[in-house]
Parts: sequence; C-alpha cells; structure tokens
Amino acid sequence: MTMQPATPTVLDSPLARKLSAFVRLSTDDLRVVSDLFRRRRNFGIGVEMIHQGQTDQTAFVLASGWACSYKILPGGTRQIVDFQVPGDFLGLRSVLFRTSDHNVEPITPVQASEVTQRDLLSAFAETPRLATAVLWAASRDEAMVVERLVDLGRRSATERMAHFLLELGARLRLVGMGERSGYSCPLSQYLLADALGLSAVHVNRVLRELREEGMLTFQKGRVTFDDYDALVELAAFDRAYLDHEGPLLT
Amino acid sequence: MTMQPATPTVLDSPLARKLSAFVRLSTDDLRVVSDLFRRRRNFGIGVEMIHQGQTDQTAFVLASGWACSYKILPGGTRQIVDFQVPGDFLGLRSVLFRTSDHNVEPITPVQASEVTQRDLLSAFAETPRLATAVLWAASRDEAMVVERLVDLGRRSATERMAHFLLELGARLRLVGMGERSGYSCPLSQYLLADALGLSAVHVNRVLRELREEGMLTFQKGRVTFDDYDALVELAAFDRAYLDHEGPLLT
DNA sequence: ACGGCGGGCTGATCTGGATCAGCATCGCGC
DNA sequence: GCGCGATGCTGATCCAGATCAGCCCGCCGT
Repeated sequence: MTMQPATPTVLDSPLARKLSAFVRLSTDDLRVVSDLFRRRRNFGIGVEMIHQGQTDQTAFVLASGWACSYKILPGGTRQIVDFQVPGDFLGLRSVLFRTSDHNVEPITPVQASEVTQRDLLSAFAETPRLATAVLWAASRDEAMVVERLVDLGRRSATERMAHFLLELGARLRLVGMGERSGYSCPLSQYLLADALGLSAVHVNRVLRELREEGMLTFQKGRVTFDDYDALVELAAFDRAYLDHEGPLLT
Repeated sequence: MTMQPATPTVLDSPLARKLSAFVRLSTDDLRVVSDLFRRRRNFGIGVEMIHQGQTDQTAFVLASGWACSYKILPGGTRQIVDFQVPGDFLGLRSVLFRTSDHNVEPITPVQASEVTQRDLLSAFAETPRLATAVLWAASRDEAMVVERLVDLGRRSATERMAHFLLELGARLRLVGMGERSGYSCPLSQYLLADALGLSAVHVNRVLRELREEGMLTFQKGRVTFDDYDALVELAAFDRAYLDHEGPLLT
C-alpha cells in the first residue's frame, strides 16, 4: 500500500486516474464514479469472482490487488486472457451477456467494487461523458487482447515475454504503480505460462535468457528493466494501441 | 446476391437480423438502424477501408461481402484478428481511439455503410435499446477474439481449424448465409494461415487431414461439414460465447 | 496462345518449444 | 523442527509445425 493523503478523494482512485488519460472528468462525473464504488467487497486468493456459465450479470472495478481472467478447456488446460490491475474492470464484457463466458479470480487478496448492469446503465444515462470514458476503457481492454493475439500468433517466446512485460509496465504506470525502471509484480512463472501460451519450463528459460542478455530481470516479485530501449526494440513495442496520450501529461 | 422481396425493409439487413438475436427491436429502433445505413459505399478487393494509425474516427457496417481486420508487424508478417461478414461492424473498437490500431480491408468486393462517431453516439441517445444492442454486438466481437486467443494458445492446428470453421458457420447462419451442412467461403488458405497463426503449407495439410477423416471438406470456395457432431467434439466447440440464443428462434 | 501469377498441393528437412524427470529452496501448518 | 506444497530452476529427449523447394492447374491480360 502506498501513502494516501489524509482525506482521500475519488481522484486518487486508480479508475479515475485511468479514465483521465482519455477525458478530463468533471467533479460531477467523479461523483458518479465514486457512487459506483460504494459496494466494496474483499476476495481471497483463488476465490472465484466470476464463473464461466454464471447468469447474474455483475462486473467489478478493481480497487487494489491483482486478478486474472481465463477460460478453461475441457481437458484441463487453461488460457489466461488477461491480468487485471487496480482501476481495471472485471467481467465488463459479459455484463450484457446472458451467461459469462470466462472466469475471473484474484491472484493476490483483492478489494473490488461490485457494479451491476443496472448501476452501470443508469450511470451512463446520468453522465454521457462517463459512458464514453468507460467505452474507451473497454476498447482499450479489447486492444490489449488483440495484442495478446498477435503475441501468440506471430511473436517468438522471447519477444512475447518482452512485449507482455512492457505492456504491463505501461498499464501500471498509468495508475501510478510503476516507474520506467520497473515495477513489483506478483505473477508466478506458471501464470505467465498460461497467459503467454508457453510451458512454465520455457518461461523460466526465456526469463533467464533475457536476464543474461542484460535486458530485464524478473526476480523476487519485481520486474526490472535493465535496458528499456533494447526491450522496446526487441518486442517491437508500439504503445499506440494503449491510447494513453491523454489530456493529462503522461 | 440472393433474391430480395419487392420492397426490402431494414428487417432484411444482416445487422438487424443479428441484433435481433439479442433484443427484439421496435420499428422505431429499426428506423434508426436504417438511418445508420444511409451513407453506403463500395470497396474493391484489397482497398484499405481503415488504416493503422489513421486518425479520423469512422467505422463501417458491412452490408455485403467479406472483409478482414489485421495488424502488421515490423518484419512484414501479419496477424489477422478476425474476418467480417455481412452485419458486422468494422473498426468499431477504434471509433473512440485517437488513432486506429489496426487495418481493415475487403476480401471480396464489399458494400458498407459509413458510420461516424457522431452518428453512432446520437443514435444511442435516441434509442437506448439500440445502444445496448450495439454494445452487445461489440461484446460478442470481443468474445470471438478471446476465443481466437484460446485457439492460438491452447489448441492444436487441427482443433483450431475445426473450431474456427464451426464458429464461422454459426456466425453466417445467424445472418442467413449458411446452413448446418456448410456454407460458401471466399477465404484462401493464406488468409486462414494468417488468421490461425499457421503457415499456409500447414493449413493445407490440416485441411487434407480433416477431409480424409471425413469431418469436413473445404474446396472450391465451399465449406462442407461431413460430420458435424464429430467436429464439435474434436474442437470442443461450445457456442455459449456467441450468446446467440435470442428472442427469435435460432 | 502464351506468359505470368495466384492459388492449391506435396516431400524433405529443420527447430522452437513441449514434455519428462528431477533437484533446491522457502514459507507455512502442525 | 519436520513434512509438504508452491515455486524456481535445469538437463535430455521428442514432436508439431515451420521452412525450403518445388510442381500443377486455371485464369487473366496482351
């Protein structure tokens, strides 16, 4: 946990920070955002927050902690679709679906605010600007999934890893949880493997290789960029798809 | 081109058909939909409709023909993210972005209606029900991308191919362009390769294998399901993620 | 009527990453 | 303070799918 001012306002929330990268929100907008944050809940590691096939249409906004969304295949293997960090929506995509098509569970202990379909739609009616901002966030999420698709389809294991960790760094910096030099990261090599479509064994080797090349170090729950520019080059990382160049300075 | 009734109404449009799988649209809603269809344009094969990096925020609704959206990597390879068939949106994801993060181009000659960000947002304001329907369609698009991600991450080439062609069949049937027995399909083996993260050579072998196993035949621009149930089994195809069980019978 | 070329198709070879098998360390519960 | 499950790490072997090299056919343009 980082230091908080004595009277934390919703301005401090990761969600507000993130949305501000897209539109400058008025105090009215921010009030509506903070209303969305009312029903705060806690979840322990591995407790399912959203389950494949469930029919109640609720989503969450992550306030603290990390989560991941994934699909299980008959056969037992799973594909992690994405990780969620503070400020991210969980299950936004299936609020409109009759049944959820994926699972979401915490990787670390998590605080999240529950948002129902009704809440969301009525908040949209109240402030169209917020609606636009949320749709922007949803588009950004999809853009990230697409980039993961490119990872799996056309990038080598090493490029994939570099690209993924760079993206994660950019996302975390946007909500104030990382610097250009690196960030702390609770992901195990198994989780990375399931997300990147690799085996855990190979993830290990790739990380070693990147470390020995002096490009990045991932150890003890911390990612350190040893040579940021070389990584960007290697991964052909072009942050345009994140659309982070907002009204606030980056 | 298929036969049309003497006075075609917007009800016949693939988009309306598709959205009807989710909500029953009123005649008012349908009028708004048909307004969206006003600015009809034609595009030849390979003419870029949307370009990576472009800044004008327009999308299209496909009225006839097939298109594909893809990303190019420095190095020349490309990853096709998805194909679009009549009734699908093109570039919806980046209407809200400052710059488009992908390309879209026709695979066959195409008729499409141009929709600007303004058009769309004002249509939403007019009929919230339509807004919901469009968001549903966007969610379905994302669900398909996620399923493609699972394809690339965790399914073998054969499973991948089967899964993909089954999904395409389901999508086409929804807009009245295919039957359970098969559908006509203008995709070359090169396009399939770029979409499924395979080499064209391997696509060829996989198709041969599926044919020799008596599961499906893809020849002369037509996909024929020779053993639908076996395919569903092989690919572990669960259409839940398409959320097609709508108010109209399927 | 003929060259060129986009597609389909094939065999031979190579390789990135999976799989299998196992060891070392650490934190935690009892 | 001991056992045990997670996690990190490593070597040896295997294989799905890439790559390379080419042939055949039908179509289109001149």
